[in-house]
Parts: sequence; C-alpha cells; structure tokens
Amino acid sequence: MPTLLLIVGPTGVGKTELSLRVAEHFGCPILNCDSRQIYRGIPIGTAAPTEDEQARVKHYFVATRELEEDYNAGQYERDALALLEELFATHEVVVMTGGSMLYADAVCNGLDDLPNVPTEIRKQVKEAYEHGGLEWLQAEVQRLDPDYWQIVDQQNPARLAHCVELCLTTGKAYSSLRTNTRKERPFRIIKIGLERPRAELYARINRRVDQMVKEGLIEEARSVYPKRRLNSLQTVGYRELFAHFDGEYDLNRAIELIQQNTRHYAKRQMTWFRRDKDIHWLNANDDYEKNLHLIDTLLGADSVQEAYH
RNA sequence: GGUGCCAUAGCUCAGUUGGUAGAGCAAAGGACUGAAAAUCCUUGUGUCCCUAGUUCGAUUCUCGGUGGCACCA
Repeated sequence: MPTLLLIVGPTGVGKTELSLRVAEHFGCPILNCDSRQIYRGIPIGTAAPTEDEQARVKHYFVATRELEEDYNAGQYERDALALLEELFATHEVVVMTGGSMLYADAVCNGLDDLPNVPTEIRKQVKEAYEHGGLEWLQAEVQRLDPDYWQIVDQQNPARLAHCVELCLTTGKAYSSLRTNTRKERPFRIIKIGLERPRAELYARINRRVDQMVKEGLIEEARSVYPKRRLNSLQTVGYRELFAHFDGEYDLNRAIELIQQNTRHYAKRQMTWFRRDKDIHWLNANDDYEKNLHLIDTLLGADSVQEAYH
C-alpha cells in the first residue's frame, strides 16, 4: 500500500529542511500543506520553499493560486487526493508537509461533503453581521440550527457565520450535514511531528522574522497592500505591516507584533498536534541521519525498497 | 547638596477612608469539519522597595534608608 508521510510541527521548528532530506531519501515529491504558501506573491512572509529548495525536490501546491482566489480546506482535500492518486502510480512514498492543521486533517480524515457557499449568500450574511453584530448571528443559529447552537462556540462569529451560510445555502440545518465520520483513504498515513523546546522555538521564530525583514518583507507587504482585504492576506506578517502603513504604529512595533503573533500561531499549532495521538514525535535537534533512520523504521523501509526491486 | 514626586504581577498602571490587592498587555492552557497563519474560550499570590515606629492589625499613616524621575543649586 502506498504511504503518505505527513511531516507536521509548529511554524519555525525546521520542517522544511527535514522534509527535503526525507523526500530526497525516498526520491519523492513534496506536497505543500500550508494554506498561505499556496498563494502566489507572498513567498517571503510565508517562508515558502525557495527556488533552490524547489530545485532539490519537486513541490506541489506552492504559489499555485492567486491571492484573489477563495481557496479553502475542502478544495485542498479534493485537490490533494486527486494529485496523490496520480503520484502513487509512480511513487511508493509521498511526503506532505506544512503547518495548516485543518488542511492536513482534511486529507487524512476527510471533511464532510458540503456545498460551496454562493458569493451572494456570503455577502448577505457578512452585511447582516456587520449591522446586527454577534447577537444577530447568535439569534440566527438558534433559529436555523438549534442543535448546533448547543455545541458551538457561542461567542465565535466565524463559526456562527459559517453555520448560517450553510443553512441558507442548503435549506437544511448545518448540524444535519455533519456526519462525524472518518473517511477511508486508499493509502497508508504515517504522521511525523517535529518538536523542540519552547524557548528555542520562540528564539528561532524571532530570528526568522528579523531575517524576513532583511529579505524584503516590507516591500512584499507594500506590493500587496491594495489587496489587504482579501482572505489570503489575513496572515501574520502582513496584517501588522498593513496597520503600520496606515500609521497605527511604527515599524519596530510592527515587527514585535509579527514575532508575537507568530509565537501565538505556533502555540495554537502545538495545541492541535498534541491531541493527535497518531503523531510520532522527533526531536528537531537530533541529526538528520538519526531522524531519517527513525522514519525508515516507522515506514518499514526495507519492505518499501523491496517493492521497487 | 536642597526640595518635590514616585516605588504594587514579567511590563504599564489602578486601588486599599489602616483589615495583606486588581485591570490591560505579556505568558500559559484549551477549542477547532470549506476564512484555519482564521476565529473563539479559560487562567491574575504578588516579600504591595527595605528598616524602625504608631496600632489589636501597616502594602496603606510617621521617621529613616535605598533606587528612579523632575526642578533648584
């Protein structure tokens, strides 16, 4: 059975280099699983794989979408599954790596089949929320989907709005569309997590942000500033600079906020990963030889090699 | 050197008419089914600068000290 080797870990932990080595080791491509690196035009702030890195290993889902496109986890699930089917025709192992937890889970476990919300309905809900506030969303969810109201984060506008959108789109209660089942995949999934001590991770994040600024993050942000309202740019590193361009605070403050918000993001990622008991954790400070060997053992790489001969 | 003001949570500060204290931020923990680098929830004990005094009781009042700031020399 073909194997999807998923490499996860908080932002800045060192996933990129490990993934490259693993992919080189298995002679396989890398599927990017990062909801922002998938967009064209923001490589610096999203720490996307560089040209050199992409020359070492073939990458998919890097800079393939325009900022204007409304991409999401459901589409990613479909796109990634279709691509994996193709790739598994010629590869026994494929590496997937990135920090977007929901995207990875969509591929591993599957999301429920939900229709895309028409732009018109999205706009309608957004405007009603802007006028009526959270109270309006809360009242709508109680009216349209009382079951969901019982389990939802009642203070969370994003969740409430999503429910309302789907109720209006389908004419059914959103909760009735949720099956809570895990989809079977026609491939084996091995999950690797990379970890390192918190203080060390935070120091790396702070340093990486400084490095991004040196590499031209500010110019990059300025170039996409006119599109600042797009969902694709609701992203750490850009929002803070947009606010700085608007005169809300000085550049140093913006950089501090980028570092802080990146740390918050890493923390949220760790909370998510901690709950996934399928992840095999590796220490980012161990040398690559050791970690590659551990991965070989997990995959039963001997049998993989035999399959080729 | 003199005078005044200040000293409380990691930071910025509030407060206690004397009964040992609380906000914002930071930080930590958590949730997560098509915006997910998004969105949301929970968590605040600290020699209230130090010494002595007054008091049943002082972080609060008084004397002295130390440190910081301002003004005057």
